[in-house]
Amino acid sequence: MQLEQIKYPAQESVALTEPFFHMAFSVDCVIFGFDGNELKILLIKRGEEPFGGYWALPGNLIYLNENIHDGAARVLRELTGLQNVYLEQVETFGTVNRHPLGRVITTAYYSLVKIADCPVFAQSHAEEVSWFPISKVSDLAFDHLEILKACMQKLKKIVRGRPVGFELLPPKFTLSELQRLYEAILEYPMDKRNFRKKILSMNILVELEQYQEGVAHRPARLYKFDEEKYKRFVEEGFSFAV
Amino acid sequence: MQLEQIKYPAQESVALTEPFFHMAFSVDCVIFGFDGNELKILLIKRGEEPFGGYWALPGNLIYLNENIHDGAARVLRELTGLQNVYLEQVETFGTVNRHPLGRVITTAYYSLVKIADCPVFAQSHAEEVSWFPISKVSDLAFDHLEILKACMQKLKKIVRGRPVGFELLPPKFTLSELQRLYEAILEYPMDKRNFRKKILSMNILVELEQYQEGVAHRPARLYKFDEEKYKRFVEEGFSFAV
DNA sequence: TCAAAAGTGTTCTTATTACACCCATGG
DNA sequence: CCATGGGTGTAATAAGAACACTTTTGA
Repeated sequence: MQLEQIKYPAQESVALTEPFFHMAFSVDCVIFGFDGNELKILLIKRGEEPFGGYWALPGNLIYLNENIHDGAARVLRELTGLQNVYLEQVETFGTVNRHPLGRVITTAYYSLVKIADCPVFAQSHAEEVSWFPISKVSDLAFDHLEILKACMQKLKKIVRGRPVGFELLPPKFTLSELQRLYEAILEYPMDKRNFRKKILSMNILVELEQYQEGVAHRPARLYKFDEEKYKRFVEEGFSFAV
Repeated sequence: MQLEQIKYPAQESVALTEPFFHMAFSVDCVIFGFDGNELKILLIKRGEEPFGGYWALPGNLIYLNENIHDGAARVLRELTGLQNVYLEQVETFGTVNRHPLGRVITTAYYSLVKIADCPVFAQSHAEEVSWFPISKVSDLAFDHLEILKACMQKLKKIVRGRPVGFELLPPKFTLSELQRLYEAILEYPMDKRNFRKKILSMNILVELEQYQEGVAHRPARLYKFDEEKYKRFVEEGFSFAV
């Protein structure tokens, strides 16, 4: 193997085997939102080749001198305007031919956001940005459909291990909205009484003295999350320790 | 941004932004074993700079024309002689300065193996290969200690969601050995009766008409795994669906 | 006969499931 | 007055946790 010195930002020089150094690294962001009924996903329409005109996950190559996690946040911001979202790594996809132009390995990140609070706008190589119901997403650029599916599996796992909703619902919501969110994520119906019993027993909800208005049925009581307790729950997960 | 054509194996040509293409990608393997008492980890002593003489996870750069999963299997084989192990991806580590010679992003894989069945021998840039009790591992090359910790967390999660043991124990084992394995992974003691009740209720064990020999106490009955049922359990995990 | 680990059941508590009717509102 | 979704409790079952003594062997 042949060694060579190459110029490298942030470090003086490197002596690494040249043939390894013709690859790129990207991140792709799977941003889930909820509109009160359906689970949605944020996609961009690509304005560049390859896959120009295709819908895709917001993603791009990262810089040599940025951490991949920071890169994910930057790429998401540059393409969609979304910022200050909590991104969590899911999985790295590295089959040889996943990118038609060269060897590009990508790491998927996911996040949950409130659609209403997150105005998005297309920038950079994104020609459009839009929310799509996950049930209607079928064709995506690259291997992005596979990535999306992996992230949905991850989301399903997460929702079983800790409460979800703070990131996806408006500040005040009804228990039925929360239940619809769980049903949208887990893709099966739940019993109303059992769901309420369980979610209330977690002690992460605060009952408000406010009700829905203008609905053609008995108005539902509004709740909010007890932010402190919610966060503790998320951090610790359900404790399985003895 | 400046575009250029670079030579690329397996594809004709690429037009990708040059500054992105000075990085490398590696894999690191976290191989867990069990000796009947302690959880152990397979390490190599590096024979090359950087971190020459340090103990490290078996890891190396991957080739441009190999899938990362295949790369993990190859690297593990080349360094330690271990092959045909089931590798599962855990997490990708991509802070800028994690490798002193340049930008190297790495993906960690883990596996579980029977130490006795897996003769290992140092090759390539591994000067030595050896099993270490996880409790005694403290200094490792690069950020490998962080990677090891992440994989241990993953292993703890896994053991709560599906049975573990087939990959780590000899073909015939006692229930106490199995319990010691669980305790070694989860790092807390378990009640003998409750453990037995639970593991037997999974129906993945076959009671043998054989007993321990030559022990200075009442000899324990031997069990083996019902391979079919075990595999089904692993694949499906614990089903939480309604 | 002693030390060491094997083996074994019951009780209590908690979590999970299944299930049906009345209530408040807008149209 | 009707359609719509809101709101409520109980009983049965299953899972999890706590807990102590007898058995078998080799030394």
